[in-house]
Amino acid sequence: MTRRPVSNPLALAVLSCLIERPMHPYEISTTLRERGKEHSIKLNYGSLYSVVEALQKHGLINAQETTRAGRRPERTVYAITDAGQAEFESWLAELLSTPVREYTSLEAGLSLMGGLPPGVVADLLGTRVEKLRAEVDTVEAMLAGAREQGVPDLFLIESVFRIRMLRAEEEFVTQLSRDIRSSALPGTKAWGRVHELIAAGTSFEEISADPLRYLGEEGRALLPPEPSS
Amino acid sequence: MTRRPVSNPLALAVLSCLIERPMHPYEISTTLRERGKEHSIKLNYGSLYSVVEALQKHGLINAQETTRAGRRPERTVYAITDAGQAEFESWLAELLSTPVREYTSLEAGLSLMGGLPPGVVADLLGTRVEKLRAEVDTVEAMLAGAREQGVPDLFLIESVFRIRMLRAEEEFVTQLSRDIRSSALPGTKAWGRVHELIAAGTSFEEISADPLRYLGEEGRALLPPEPSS
DNA sequence: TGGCAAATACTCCATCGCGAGTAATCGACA
DNA sequence: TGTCGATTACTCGCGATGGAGTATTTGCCA
Repeated sequence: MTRRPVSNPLALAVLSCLIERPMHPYEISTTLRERGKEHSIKLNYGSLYSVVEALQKHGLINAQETTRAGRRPERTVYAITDAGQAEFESWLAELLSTPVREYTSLEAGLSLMGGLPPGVVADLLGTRVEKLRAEVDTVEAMLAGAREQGVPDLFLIESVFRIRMLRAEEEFVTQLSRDIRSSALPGTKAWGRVHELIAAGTSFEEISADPLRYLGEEGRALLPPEPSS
Repeated sequence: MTRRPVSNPLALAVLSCLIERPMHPYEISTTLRERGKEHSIKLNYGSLYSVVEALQKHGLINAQETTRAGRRPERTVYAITDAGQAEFESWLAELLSTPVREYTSLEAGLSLMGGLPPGVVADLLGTRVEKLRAEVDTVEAMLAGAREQGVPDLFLIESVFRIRMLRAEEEFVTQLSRDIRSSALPGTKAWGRVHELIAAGTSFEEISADPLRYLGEEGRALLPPEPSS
């Protein structure tokens, strides 16, 4: 089980709205959008309505009234319960205090990058750097706009954080791309040679059967790990 | 649609194994574990088998033979197809070249931190810093161990990246915690006052109905956004 | 040689997440 | 007065996800 009765962070955002006052789901969604929360918490209708239902099932919110204007679909207004308030506080505290392991797509890519030739990888990483810069610019523009409107940093802190992390990634990727191109990254020479051999028709299985022959000393890393003495 | 015929990054790892030689699913899982890929790509059996099935359905891999030793469950050996090889290369290229927006739990927490009083948040962030440091130490120990075994950085790069990102987060959180405690973060004063009022029994709805009265000039940020001239 | 833990090799299924689809209403312009 | 796009307010269903469960075999130690 996933620790929290409702695990989607959107549920936390829902609770945060209902702490202010009772609302119906659609109003919650527009409120979150207005405040820019959807940039830090994924929001889509499918999840919203199922999350609201789950919150109700667990007694964290209560349906108050269902009204209808004309023959539109009815709007059910929900209010937070004491249990919901407690869940909000303890969940938020956990989010802030406890890092969770998140698997990013770049980590996945890096861990398998040996599957493409070094020159190609260096180029791809170069492209990534450009896109990261563009993204930073976008977020910074947003941030500047909001500050100009008088929004205090308290409500913008997640964007400040986002920019910091994008910058850190950009620096790392820039450096890595350089290190691959210059072969400063240990292992790059053998990596390049493997791909040359493959391009020339040698199969991967042949190379890994006798890496020392094909790659010299650098090929030793492909051998089964030495038994620790 | 999710762009790729099979969207789970585990599928990419599966393809990377089958490029080396045909394997059965369980062997894929042990291979990935041995190489430490499970630290950068989430691996569990449920996903593994459904991903393998999906890859086969889309013609990216082929079942070769199903053997059985004794009366154990049968092992189906899969081989990669040309389409699978192509998918591997194009997917990996995309992962490396194109940042995707990933919603982290800290971003969610930061965007809602106003829901807890500033002092509490500063403490929680302090706790987080300690845990981040412990995590960095763990990953660094792993890294040092692997390097000693002669594994070149090429195969460890995702851990180097991970450490960099953890460090960047640690720096940000350290600074933020300090800025909250010192009220250097714009908005902190009003934030604290709101929570004092709530603790004293004032409802949130009263405060947001007339923020200027309760919070002075700083309360202006709670008013509906001024119409842009 | 008896027994027990670890490794092998999956299977099952309840829950979740997602985005496309729907259907009514409102505003505004011509 | 007609209509066309935007907004309001949800519904539906399929596929992914994850982790507990199962059943066999092997290794090992007493």
